[in-house]
Amino acid sequence: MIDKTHKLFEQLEFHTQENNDFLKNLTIDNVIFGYHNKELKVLLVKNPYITPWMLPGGYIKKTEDVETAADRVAIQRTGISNLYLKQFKIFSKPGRNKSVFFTPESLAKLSGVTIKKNHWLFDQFATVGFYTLTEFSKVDINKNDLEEEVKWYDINDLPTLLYDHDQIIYEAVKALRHNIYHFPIGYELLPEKFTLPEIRILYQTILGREMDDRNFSRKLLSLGIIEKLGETKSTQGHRPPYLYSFNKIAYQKALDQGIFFS
Amino acid sequence: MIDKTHKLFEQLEFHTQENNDFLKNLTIDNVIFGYHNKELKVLLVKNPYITPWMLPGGYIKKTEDVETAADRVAIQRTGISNLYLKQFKIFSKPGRNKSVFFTPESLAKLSGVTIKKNHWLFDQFATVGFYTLTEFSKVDINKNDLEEEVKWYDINDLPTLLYDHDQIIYEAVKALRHNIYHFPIGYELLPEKFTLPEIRILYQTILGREMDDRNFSRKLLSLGIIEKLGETKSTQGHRPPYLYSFNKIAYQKALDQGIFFS
DNA sequence: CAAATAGTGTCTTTTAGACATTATTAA
DNA sequence: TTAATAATGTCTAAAAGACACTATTTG
Repeated sequence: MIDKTHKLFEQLEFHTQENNDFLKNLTIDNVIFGYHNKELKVLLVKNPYITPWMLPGGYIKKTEDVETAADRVAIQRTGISNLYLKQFKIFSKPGRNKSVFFTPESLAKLSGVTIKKNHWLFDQFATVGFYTLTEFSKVDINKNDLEEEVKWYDINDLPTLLYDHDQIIYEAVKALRHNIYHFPIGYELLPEKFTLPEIRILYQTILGREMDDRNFSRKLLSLGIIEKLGETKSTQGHRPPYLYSFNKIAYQKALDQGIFFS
Repeated sequence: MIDKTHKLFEQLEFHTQENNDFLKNLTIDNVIFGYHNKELKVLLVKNPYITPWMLPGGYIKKTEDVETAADRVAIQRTGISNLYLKQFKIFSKPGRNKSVFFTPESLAKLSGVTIKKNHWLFDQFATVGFYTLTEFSKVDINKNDLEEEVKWYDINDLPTLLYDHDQIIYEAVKALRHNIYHFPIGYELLPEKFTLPEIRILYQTILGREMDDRNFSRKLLSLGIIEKLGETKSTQGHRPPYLYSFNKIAYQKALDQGIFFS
């Protein structure tokens, strides 16, 4: 049985009371992408009492909009604030949130709290899918106030997931890959100063294909979104690469107006 | 007082019973664009008992997804089936659906039905915004099983609207204008056979700017999405234009993969 | 000097953009 | 023949795409 000092217990008690502060039938889920070591990863959480891994997500207060809820949930589960959030799709297939791992019976058994069979927690839910990009190293995966396990998974090597979360991640990757052709990327995924090979490998990783180094840098420089700094990055045993940074103004303009990146 | 034979009465009776068939706190709204006479119009509905004009929209059954609901509502309100539907944004600002025109009191007064003050109909609702494109002439605006007034409004000359529907239309236009640069358009908005000036004026109308006739046709032809037919369209007093049709395969491919249209 | 990786320039092809004259029909 | 509008081709500029050699550092 669940440890009554665990945050899940607190949460359950909270939600299973007749609570009217949250929207019924609608949640948000965040696909938090982190880039690290030439791999695109996604942040998953696992409650010790619910077997499958899940996307960080949650309920929406009636006093907040979905963006605020997504931000709140992201901070709550990951400790990161001010994430760039992109709403990409709503998932609403009937029965999408049915799971043997989240039923009145299973929760009652774990928590000792009696839960009505037709409680709104177990009703049909649509969920608003958001994705977000962050630098891997910014996330302290131990700062998690729900006492859940938190882990980065490579997008090509995901564990079994709750509900339709595999589908949500698939669509998030699709949306991300589509958007990279129309908007600049990297601001949230690279350190302040980065090298040309670093940003090129980021693009290659997200798109899953090789890009010509000369044409790539020419394009970014001609758009004005990156700028060469005087400095180089010290490396071992080979020519040191120059450091670059984003030109905030050009970057923001490209975000607003859109670009065409082949 | 409301005429009890009016469909609204029936609807009210239906929804004000404790009905558990619909998602709480979530609706859909359709921005139905119709192209006609070099103008981009949007279909609005008005219930004789609720003053402001509204977008066609509605509740979502727990047994359907939002796309199905949007399609169902579109058919119900306009008589058109098989509309191309594009989900573009969710609107969820707290208080967005507060209006003096839709309260327990106003409805009770109209209908004679007593409605609980905290009935879910008057609770906070998020709404999924869809837009759709259709040929003006396909819509029989009299085929409306809710006995509402239905009217096409020019997007630059909208009446006062219920809730945040002006905002929803604004965002739909923005999404449509963005998408026209990345996906082909016209299949739903033009007759099967159309002329080059017709499709060019369609683009110009949506984008709100002039386009060079020679460069425009060169681009569409080189993408392969339109094809010249042998025939011409008879006109009055000037050279008759050739007729073209869409190449379905190339059009679908362009929809799937995206294009870049400057 | 070898190994490792970064930096950079040029040519070709494709696409975009600007621009004006001729063609066809009906009245 | 005039009025109305459609059709069409060419030149130039910009961008994309392909491609290979030189530079710098450490061990």
